[in-house]
Amino acid sequence: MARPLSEDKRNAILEAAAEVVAAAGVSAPTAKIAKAAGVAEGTLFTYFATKDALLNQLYLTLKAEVEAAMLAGIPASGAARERWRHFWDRYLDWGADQPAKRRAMRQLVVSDRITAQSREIGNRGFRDLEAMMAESRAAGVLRDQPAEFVAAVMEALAEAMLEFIAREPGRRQHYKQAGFEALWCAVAVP
Amino acid sequence: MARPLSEDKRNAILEAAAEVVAAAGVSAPTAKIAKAAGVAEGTLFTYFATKDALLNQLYLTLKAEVEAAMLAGIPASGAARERWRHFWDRYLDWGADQPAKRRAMRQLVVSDRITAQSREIGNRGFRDLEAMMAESRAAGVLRDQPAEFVAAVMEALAEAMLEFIAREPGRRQHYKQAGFEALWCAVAVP
Amino acid sequence: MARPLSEDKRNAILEAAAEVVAAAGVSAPTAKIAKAAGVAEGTLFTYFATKDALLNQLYLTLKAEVEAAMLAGIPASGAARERWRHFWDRYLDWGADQPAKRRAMRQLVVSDRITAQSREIGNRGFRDLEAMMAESRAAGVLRDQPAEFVAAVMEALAEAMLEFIAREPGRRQHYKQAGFEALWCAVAVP
Amino acid sequence: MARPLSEDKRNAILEAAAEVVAAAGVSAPTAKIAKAAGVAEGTLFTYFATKDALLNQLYLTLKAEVEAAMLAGIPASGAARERWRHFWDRYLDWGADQPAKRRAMRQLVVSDRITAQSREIGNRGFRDLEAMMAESRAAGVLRDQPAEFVAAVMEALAEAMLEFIAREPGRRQHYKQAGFEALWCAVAVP
DNA sequence: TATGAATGAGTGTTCATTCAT
DNA sequence: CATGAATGAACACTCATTCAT
Repeated sequence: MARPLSEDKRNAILEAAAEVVAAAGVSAPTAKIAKAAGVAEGTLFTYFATKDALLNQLYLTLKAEVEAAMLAGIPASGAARERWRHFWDRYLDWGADQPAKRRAMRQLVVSDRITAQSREIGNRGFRDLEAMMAESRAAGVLRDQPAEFVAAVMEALAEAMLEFIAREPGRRQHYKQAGFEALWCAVAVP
Repeated sequence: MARPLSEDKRNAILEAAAEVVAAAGVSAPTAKIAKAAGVAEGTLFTYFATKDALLNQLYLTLKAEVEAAMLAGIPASGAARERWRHFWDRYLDWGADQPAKRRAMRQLVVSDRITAQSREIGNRGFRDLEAMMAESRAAGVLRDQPAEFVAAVMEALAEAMLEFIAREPGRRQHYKQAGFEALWCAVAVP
Repeated sequence: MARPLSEDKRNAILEAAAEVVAAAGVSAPTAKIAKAAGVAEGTLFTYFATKDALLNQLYLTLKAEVEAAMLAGIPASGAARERWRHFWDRYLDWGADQPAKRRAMRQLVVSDRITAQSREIGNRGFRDLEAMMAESRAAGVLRDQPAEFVAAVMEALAEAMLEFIAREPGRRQHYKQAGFEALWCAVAVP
Repeated sequence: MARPLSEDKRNAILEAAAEVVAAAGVSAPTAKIAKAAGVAEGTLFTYFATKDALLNQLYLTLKAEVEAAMLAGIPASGAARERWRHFWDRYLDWGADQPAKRRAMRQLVVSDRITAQSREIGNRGFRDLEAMMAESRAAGVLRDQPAEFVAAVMEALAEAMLEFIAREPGRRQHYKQAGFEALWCAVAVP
C-alpha cells in the first residue's frame, strides 16, 4: 500500500478542529481547520468525508476523552463519596486543563449538526460510568433519582464551575471544592 | 395580514429571529428570519443595522424577558426560601412555556457574535435581581458565596431541569421540585 | 415591487450561456457565463436556481427558437415539396446564422444534465410541426415512415450540412440544395 | 483477479473509459475510470500522461475499431451497392452491439478536448475506406459529391438509425434496411 | 512499476448587505 | 419607509496530477 492514512494527521485535524471550533464555532471554515492542522484543504476530506462527519467525530472523540479522564485512576473500592469526588475532580481538571476542547464541546452540544446517533453513542460511555455507580445508589447513599438526572446535575454544575475557573484559574481548588459540595448535597441522601 | 406598524415589525423580527435561531442556530440566514417575520429581506436591515446587531438585541431582549418573568408577582416580603422558590418557578415556567426562546438563548450564549458588552448589560439585570436577595445572604440564609456564584448555579440547574421538562412535559412539577431541592441545598446554609 | 426581475437580464444570461457552452461545453463555469452576460456571479442564480436549471432552460429556449424559425413565413398551402423545402431552408439558415447556438445545442443534446422531461417538452414542438405534415404523408407524398423517423433523418442530414457550411460559408446554397435533394429522396415516395 | 499484464491494463483503462464516458460524459473523474478498470488512480497516469491524452487515445481507438469492423469480411469484388451495403451493415452492427462505445463516441466528438490533430488522424482511416470506393464513384454509380460529403451523410444517417435501434432493439433489421434505402437514394445516381 | 494519500486551484451555490424602484 | 434584485466574497467539496512508499 502506498502512503497509508496517517493516524497523526487524523489527530492533528481533530485537534485543530477543536481549537478552531472553540474559537469560531461550528461554522468555522474547513479551510481554517486544515490550515491549523498543517494539511492542505483537500486533505481534510480524505480523513473525513464531510464537515459534518468531522464535527460528529470530534464530538465523539471529546466525549471519549472526558470519560477516559474520569475513569483514570479510579479507586476500585472506597466510600461512595470519595469515588464521586474522584470523578468530579478528574472532570473538572480535564475541562480546566483543556479549555479549547471544553469550549469546542459547548459549541458542538448545541449544534444541530451533531446527529441523534452521535449523541446516543456519546452518552453510552457515561451510562457505563453511571452503571458503576448504581451500587452507591442502591446502597442508599444517593437520593432516589435516575442516573440521568444525577449525571445532568453533575454536568450542569461542572460547566458552571469551569466557567469560573476559566476566569480565575488561580482559584481552581476553591471552585472544585465549592462545586462538589453543591453537587453532593444536591444528589446525596442528606 | 394587515401591515403592522413599525414597532410591531421590529418585534415580529425579533420573535422570528428567536424561532429561526432556535431551529437553525445563529448561522441561520437573515432571509429566513425576514420571511418568518413576514417582512422583506431588506426591511430587516432598516430595523437592525447588521445581523450581529439583531443577534445581540435578541440576546438582550430575551434576557430582559426572563428577568421580567422572574420578578413578576414577587412577594414583597416573606421567608427567603419562598422568595427564591418564586424566582425558580418563574424561571422554569418561562423556559418551559417558551421552548423556542430558550433554545435560541442556548445558541446565543455560546456564540462569539454576542459581544462582551451585551453579556455585561444582559447580566446587569440579574445583578439587580440578586441585589434584592443580598439581604437573605446577609441574614445568614445563604452560604457565603458571591451572588454570581449563586446565579450561575441556579442557571446551570435550571437549564438541566428544562432539558428534562422539554423531553417529559408532563413531569414539569416533578422537575421543578427536584431541581429546587438541589438548588437550595447547594446554596443555602444547611 | 422593488426592481422587478429583468427579462433583458434573463435573456442576456441565456445568450451568454449559449456562447459559453458552445465554446467550452456544459462543464463551463457558471462564473464565466455570468461574466459573459455582464452580471454578477450570484445574479445568475436569482434567474436560474441551479446550473442544471439554466442548461435545461437553454435547451428548451433553443428548441423553441429553431421551431419558430422553421414555422415563420410558412406558406399556408402549396405543394408538399415546397413546404418541406421551406422548413429545410429555415432550419439550415437558422443553424448557419447562429453558429454558437447550434454548437451549444450539440453539447446539450448529448449531455446527461438535460432531463428526459426537457427532451419530451422540447420535442413536443416538433411533433406539432410534423402534425402539420401529416397530410402530405397521407396524400402519399412521403414514404410510409413514422413522423419521428422523418424528423430524425432531417435533423441528421441538416447537422451534417451545417458542419460543411460552417467550414465553407460561401457554399451555403450548394449544401442547402444538396442536402435537400438527399433528404427528399430519402423520405419521399420515389 | 490476476494482476493483468501491462498491455491488458492499458486496454482495461480504455474499455473502462469508454463505459464511464458513455455514462457520465467527458467530465467524468479519472478516479472513476481507474476504479472501473480495476487499477489505482495513479496507475492511469503511467499509461496516459494526462486525461486529455486518454480521451484522445480513446477517440482514436474507437475510430479504428469502427473502421476495422467495417472493413472486416468486405467482398473483394461485387456490385458497388452490395459493397456499400456491407459497410453500412457492419457500421450499424458495431454501433448496435457496442452501445457504450457508441455513446462514448458521441461525447468525444463534440468535446473540445479532442484535438484537431486527433480528428485528422481519426478521419484518415475513413478516407482510406473511401478511397476503396473511389472506383464506384468513378464508375458513375455515385452522384458527383466529394468523398467527405458521402461519408458525412452516411455517418449522419447511421447515427439517426442507431438511436432508433437503441430504443427498439428488436427492429434492428428494419432500421438497417430503411436507413440504407435513404442513404443509397441520397448518394447514388438515380 | 503500482499504489493511493496529498495537494490546491477550481466549482456551484449561499448569504449579508446595498440600493434602485 | 418597504421591497427584493443585485452583488461578490466565502464556503464545502471535487479532481487532475504528483510523489512518497
